[in-house]
Amino acid sequence: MARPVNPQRSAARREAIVLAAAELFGVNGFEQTTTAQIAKAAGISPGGVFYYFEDKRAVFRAIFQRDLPMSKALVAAALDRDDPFDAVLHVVDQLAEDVMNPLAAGLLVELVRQAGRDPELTRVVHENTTIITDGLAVLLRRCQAADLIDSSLEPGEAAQWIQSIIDGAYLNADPDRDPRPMLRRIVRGFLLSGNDGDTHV
Amino acid sequence: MARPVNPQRSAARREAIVLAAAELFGVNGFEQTTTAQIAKAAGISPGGVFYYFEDKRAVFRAIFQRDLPMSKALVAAALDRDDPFDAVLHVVDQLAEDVMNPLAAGLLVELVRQAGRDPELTRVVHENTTIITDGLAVLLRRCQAADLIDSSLEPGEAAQWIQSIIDGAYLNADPDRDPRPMLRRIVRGFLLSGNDGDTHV
DNA sequence: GTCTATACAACGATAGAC
DNA sequence: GTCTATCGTTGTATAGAC
Repeated sequence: MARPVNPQRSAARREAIVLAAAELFGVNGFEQTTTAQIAKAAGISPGGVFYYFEDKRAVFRAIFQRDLPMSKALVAAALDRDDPFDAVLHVVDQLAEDVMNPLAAGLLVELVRQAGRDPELTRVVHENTTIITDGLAVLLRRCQAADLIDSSLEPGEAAQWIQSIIDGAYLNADPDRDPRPMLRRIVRGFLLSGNDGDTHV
Repeated sequence: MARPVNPQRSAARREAIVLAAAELFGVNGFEQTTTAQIAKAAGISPGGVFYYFEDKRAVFRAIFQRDLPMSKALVAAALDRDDPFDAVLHVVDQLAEDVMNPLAAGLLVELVRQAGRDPELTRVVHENTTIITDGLAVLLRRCQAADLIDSSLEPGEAAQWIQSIIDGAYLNADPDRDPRPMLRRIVRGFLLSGNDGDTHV
């Protein structure tokens, strides 16, 4: 990639494109969003997107590359907490933070769809998921060591399921209802309940 | 709609189109699938789809209209069971039956995406969801009456969350791993765990 | 009634202007 | 280095053939 003469302005334009694209992709979907729409929303001319990005899919990927640092910070902060069980629920809360934002829900669906098709994107998604899964798994192991949750759960697997539960919440999002209390409850029930079932009430 | 001269053949063709389309939509997505591809897979000529369906979206809707009777049967059978708690877990099992089928997972994602865009389709989805939700809610009320699950759960809401959890499983499907044992476990934990202990943040 | 050849529109991407 | 006018391709849907 050749370095632009005016890096600041260039970076700002890129950012504008990514933000405009995120909104359009989230609302209308990837295929239904045209590069011309993105360009217009970003205040540049129809073909201008292709100066800043290799192609349309690269714009889409850029959206999700943006929140990779956020995932890392989220996990790092959680690992610093004293109570690992609290930390897990805190991560759940944070991951579900955007459920009520319809844009985020739309983007998640779009992400799942496109991830199966674009290997580059798959890599980005996988990296992000791994950060969260690994972080959660560490926390779950700590919980088990402190005898706070069911010891028969395989931490890595349980971590994936927690993410899966949150994904479900994104899919069935209702903008008017905060899903986090119920999500905490479900995750708590999941982690506490033994595998044999009816011991807990 | 004019009735075809040869209803049987006509119905068979329609069915062939729907089946071919389901596969293509599930694998490649709605927009990435062309009507020509569908026609070819169904063994008719490029424009032929439009004789049997009003437009491309009508083909997509037809896929999901097909399994409306199945939902009804599923719920009816569950309501006939003696133990309502077993019945709930049985419904969960049935709903998750296709998680390991990649086609079904692809179609679910596609469905969520398109449902927000096509009002007709929204209606179909809503009808299907309502059947399940209402059925589950009845079962949950029975469970509460028999003191089998936490009485503080609002049945309708809990039913929606159960479906949400299953949707999450579809999203994160792994073709090599049967998700049902873990799903049962999560749902059981959810229904049994009390609402207290919510002191966590 | 059934199906096909084709019109028309729209999109992503580029060649080259500034 | 930055951006715009434009092109080739492709896809839906239809007008009309059989």
